[in-house]
Amino acid sequence: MIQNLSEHQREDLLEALAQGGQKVTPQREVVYAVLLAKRDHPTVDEVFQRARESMPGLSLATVYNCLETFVGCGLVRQVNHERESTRYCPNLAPHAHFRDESTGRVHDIELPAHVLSTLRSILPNGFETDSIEISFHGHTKNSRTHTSN
Amino acid sequence: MIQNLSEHQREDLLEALAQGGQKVTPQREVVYAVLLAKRDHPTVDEVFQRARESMPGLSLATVYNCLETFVGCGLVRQVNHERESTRYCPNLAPHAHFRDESTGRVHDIELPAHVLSTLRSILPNGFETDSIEISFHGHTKNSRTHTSN
DNA sequence: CTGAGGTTTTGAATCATTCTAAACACCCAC
DNA sequence: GTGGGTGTTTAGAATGATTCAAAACCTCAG
Repeated sequence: MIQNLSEHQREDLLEALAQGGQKVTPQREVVYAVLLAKRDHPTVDEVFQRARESMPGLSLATVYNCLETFVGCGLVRQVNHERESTRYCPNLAPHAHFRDESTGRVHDIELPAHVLSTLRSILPNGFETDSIEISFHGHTKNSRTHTSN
Repeated sequence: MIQNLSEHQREDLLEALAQGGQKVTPQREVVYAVLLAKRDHPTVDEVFQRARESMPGLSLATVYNCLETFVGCGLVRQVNHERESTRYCPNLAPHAHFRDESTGRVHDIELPAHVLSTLRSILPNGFETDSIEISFHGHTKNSRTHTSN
């Protein structure tokens, strides 16, 4: 079962939504709480399943709506991998994604500023970037398990 | 109308397919020729349309099959962008993609070796990469138009 | 209380992609 | 050349994620 949002988290949510002239609703709180509870890059459907545990009447379309809204106000980031269902993670520092082919799990990889600027430097003149996405594919050797966000 | 493959190109095709124990077929030739003719990262459907001009009976499923085969033998690369249709480009040097949000066009960005190694260096221990995908989103200032491959 | 506007719900619709089964085509052994 | 066997192509149905449409809901301003 999903915890409620902390004061602080509800603040973030409210503030972010307010910027786009949108409100906090019970559904949005639940969906946001689900994302914060387990940062394992869930698909829409996974979010839906988890959110339903605390709010049984919730509909799938609403989950799509909420997530889209969150993405719109920069609260959450979309992760697309090949042709699979879109996954979501609560936004934090800039990071790349590592997709483990064997487990299907997605790990976040911290992205130091110098790497970002190196990347930007390879763009020819006239190319203006809004965002850069980097994803690694491979597999993890079980050295230590790595936190997935 | 699509040109036939050059000697050299047919060679490449034959060799690549042979490795997977697969044959050159008229359909595969046409699809491959389409990819080489205009390196603008066409979708399956675009490939289908173009290929049909030289081979009217060609079916969409076959285009899917051919492209999948090519990807399987490393002749061609898939480019996924957000949730849009998959696009294809004939494989060459390692490169990143730049997606112009205003035109929807995809440009290839050359990827120097040092950038690749910088990227690999940010992976924690135990992460083994097979491939890295980098995509920029943004827009292009019309300095000079840039070739799209 | 009344209405306007954004939100949620349900179910239908869309779109890319995959699957299935039947028809083909080619090659090898006889 | 004839009959299989194997891999390929075809057409159309099926799937799955996502989006759309319309009705029901809520909430807040007047």
